[in-house]
Amino acid sequence: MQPFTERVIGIIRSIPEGKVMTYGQVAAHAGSPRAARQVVRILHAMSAAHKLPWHRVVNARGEIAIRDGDSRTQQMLYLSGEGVEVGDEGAVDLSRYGYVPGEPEPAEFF
DNA sequence: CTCATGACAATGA
DNA sequence: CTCATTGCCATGA
Repeated sequence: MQPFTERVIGIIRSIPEGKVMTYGQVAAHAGSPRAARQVVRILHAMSAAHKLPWHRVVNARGEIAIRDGDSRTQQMLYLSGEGVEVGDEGAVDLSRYGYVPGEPEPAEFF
């Protein structure tokens, strides 16, 4: 199987609850920092088959990438249900919920 | 090989 | 804000 797809799938599967990753990060960890589009494709194509938490994958700004459709609302609901604060525009705080593989949880902020 | 497709990213108007 | 453009790259026909 293509390392790319599997890699991406594995990475996405490893995203813990209450955390989100950007397409660029996933692509970078998969081996191609500029392959954010492929991440998108893979997600769309394999999310159902592989039960991927696609809702934990957002665009570079930490916002929901979907422009329109039920999926957008679903993603917001999923995230909020996992403890992620989602804004009205589907924006999350990457500095708080951004998942960085290998990095431990940051200490208390205050 | 080419061509088309993307739930993107960055930039510019 | 939206829209257009360009860059980017894997995947499938």
